[in-house]
Amino acid sequence: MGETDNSTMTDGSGVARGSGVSLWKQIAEAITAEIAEGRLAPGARLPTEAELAERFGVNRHTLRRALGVLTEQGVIEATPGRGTFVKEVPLHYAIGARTRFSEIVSSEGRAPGGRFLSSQREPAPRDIAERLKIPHGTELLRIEIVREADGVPVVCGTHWYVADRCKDLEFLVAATGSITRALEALGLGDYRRLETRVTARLADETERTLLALPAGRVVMVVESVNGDARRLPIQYTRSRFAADRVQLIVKS
Amino acid sequence: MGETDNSTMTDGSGVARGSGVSLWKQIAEAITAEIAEGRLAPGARLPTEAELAERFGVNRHTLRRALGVLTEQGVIEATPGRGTFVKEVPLHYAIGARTRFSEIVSSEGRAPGGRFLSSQREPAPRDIAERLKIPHGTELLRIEIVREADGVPVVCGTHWYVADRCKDLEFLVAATGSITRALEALGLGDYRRLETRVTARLADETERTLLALPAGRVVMVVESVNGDARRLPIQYTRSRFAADRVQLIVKS
DNA sequence: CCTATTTGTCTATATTAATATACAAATAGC
DNA sequence: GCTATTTGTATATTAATATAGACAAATAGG
Repeated sequence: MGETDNSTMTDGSGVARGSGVSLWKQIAEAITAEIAEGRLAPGARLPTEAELAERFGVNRHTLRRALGVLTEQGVIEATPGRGTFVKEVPLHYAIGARTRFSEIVSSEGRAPGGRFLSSQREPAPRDIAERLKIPHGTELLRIEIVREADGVPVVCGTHWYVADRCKDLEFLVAATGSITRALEALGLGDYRRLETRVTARLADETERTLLALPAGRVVMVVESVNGDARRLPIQYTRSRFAADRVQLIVKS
Repeated sequence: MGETDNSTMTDGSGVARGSGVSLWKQIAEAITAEIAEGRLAPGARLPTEAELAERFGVNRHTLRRALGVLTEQGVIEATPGRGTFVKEVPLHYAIGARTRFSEIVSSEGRAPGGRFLSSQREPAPRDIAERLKIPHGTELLRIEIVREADGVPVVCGTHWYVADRCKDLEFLVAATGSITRALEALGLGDYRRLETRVTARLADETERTLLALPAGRVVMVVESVNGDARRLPIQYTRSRFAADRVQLIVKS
């Protein structure tokens, strides 16, 4: 009785003090709502922290805590000197019989890219030989690769090719700059995915470097077997997708 | 990064610490939910504060703040030595041509009651005479009354009767204990409401005493004119309803 | 290279939320 | 009337929120 009830007062900035909900939480929810409503588009730059703090009528530290929550959630991303940006929506990566990275990225209106890290020949280890239905120890061509969308690394992977089923692949890949086109040159244009397995775990040191991930982020590990038109296994892939940049879609 | 995320942890008691929502608010909402779901019926007694504090895993003061919010909202009511109780749902008081307090209370499954405070004769003041369509100064019988539902005072009111239209009313009321029955004895059984006016304000000292209201509570002031079967005004009433115990319903 | 802008980090302080004890006051039951 | 129970109130302490100011570090733009 007689207490001032300010539980629903918002002083025009949308945040209510003494409401039982902390300011940083209210601000984080407000910004999330703006993004959800489309008033802040993916890739858009947020006002500076100083501006936002003034708009919400709080101290910059309080505002930063709100941004910290959103950063943890992977909703926004900040870089010193540049500003804070709404993260691009995750890539929708549909897994089907004909799954081509560059096609998927293009169809989402983003620029596919990537780089080759290494290629070498090695005998097939037990588990991979099993998947490729070849004898243990058969010579494989191993390629390490990172792929990007709009310059953002999305997935790093290791590809093992059955060497005598695709001769000179490494040179063709280097020449064409594309696995798809290299395989086309070998008459394996319509290779198809035969099997896919998905799991997920914390990114390790190497993956964090390749994918430019902060510590504690998750990768989805996708193993796939690809074959030629006659369903003869040609390639085994173990890819690690940055989980907060990709959504795998499996239609069934 | 690397921070312990306990934002959704609830340690089994339903309250999350460090979630950005204060414990008292979470507890208040939890109890409100229990009442809404019917797991705590109107009139039911809550566990003691000590028990609730233990159940939610908080200090008694924290719990009391939650109960304080609910008390402010008029959802619960506490009395020292007895306990804390879910408030009875407000009486739904339908205002129509045939409005009888006892009938309304009974139909809500509650026990009607009340007591007479005083009765005296006095000349009609200007405003009341106008409403009753009688000459200024006509003799009126004035009755002060308090009515209850399940022993809880709901309304206090002053009734003015046109004295020569209902002789010996005060004796009949005292004899029968009911205005309705007294009027029936006078052949005015089917008196009807002719007009109703509603306003509201803070309860004054007298009303707080009569209705057992804490300071700061609101009363609805209902003025009505009742007449006999031929719509001849018999009675003018000025009632003050405890706003948090009654909901007036006007169908139209 | 230099400068302005912007995010990142640090330290200090005030305010609010939550805890810990203790005891008063009202009620119910004997 | 006495006692146990339960709500009400007071004081002190600790933890979490929020504010204030200062400065480092990265970026962009000339």
